[in-house]
Amino acid sequence: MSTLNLLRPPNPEELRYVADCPIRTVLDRIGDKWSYLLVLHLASGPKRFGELRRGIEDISQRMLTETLRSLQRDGLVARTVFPTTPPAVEYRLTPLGQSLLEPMGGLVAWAIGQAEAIRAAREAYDAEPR
Amino acid sequence: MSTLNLLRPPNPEELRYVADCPIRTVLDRIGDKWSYLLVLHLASGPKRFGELRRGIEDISQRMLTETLRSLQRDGLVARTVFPTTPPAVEYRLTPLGQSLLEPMGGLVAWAIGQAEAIRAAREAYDAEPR
DNA sequence: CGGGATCCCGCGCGATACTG
DNA sequence: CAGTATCGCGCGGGATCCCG
Repeated sequence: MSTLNLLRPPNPEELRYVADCPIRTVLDRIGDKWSYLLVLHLASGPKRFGELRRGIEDISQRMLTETLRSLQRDGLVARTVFPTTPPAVEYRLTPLGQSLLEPMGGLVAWAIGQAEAIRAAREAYDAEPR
Repeated sequence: MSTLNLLRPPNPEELRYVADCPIRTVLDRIGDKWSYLLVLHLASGPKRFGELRRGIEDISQRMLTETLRSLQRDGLVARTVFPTTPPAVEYRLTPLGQSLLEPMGGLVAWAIGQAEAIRAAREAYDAEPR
């Protein structure tokens, strides 16, 4: 079983898989390259497409729209179109999306706290003769 | 910038990246296909190679050794060889590895609690005409 | 038993060009 | 401004065979 394509409904086998494994669900959701970064950028308030594009710098336009779509599909992000000319589109975290910030924060804290330990472990491992 | 290859030291650009972004570090660490599953299996105590292989079922042997290696490199897993014949090798979580279980638990709890909301959001999204 | 070495395929993702 | 469409590649990872 591979990770899931977030842009289409899962087939029966994938369904069992997701039902059986909530961790896989969340990793499929934020374990990809850009989702967590988008969620984090949206944590500080609603943003427009171009703002996100400039704020994240090296994200391609294609991945930005695609990731936003999948977050929207999962109900983590809401998309609002203002029919001005030129059109303005705003993205904001839904309450569900905001609820993800707390457990994510736990991981971030762990990462910050243990970063040096991990770095040291890697250095030691790489220094060993093998 | 792509995600990191966990089996070799990062180049200078990657170093800055990792230093700047602890979340990317942790996602590179457990966001791959098998790491979190291995950590979870090892949470219940030390296991031998074959035990893990059978316990996880559809992991390939190649990915099992490779993932264990990278976890070992990061100091999350300790590998002990018993020079019997045939040799026995035991893997166990280090204290650092165990410390990851708590923040991971937060994400798992979120996933379990919000699974239905996400499922419903996807269904609604897929039902919309577009 | 616990791996290593190779081969190879799919897809995640970047680059580029075009549109309402 | 906020996308869509198409092409192409790198690499994650499965399958298979071999080894001490």
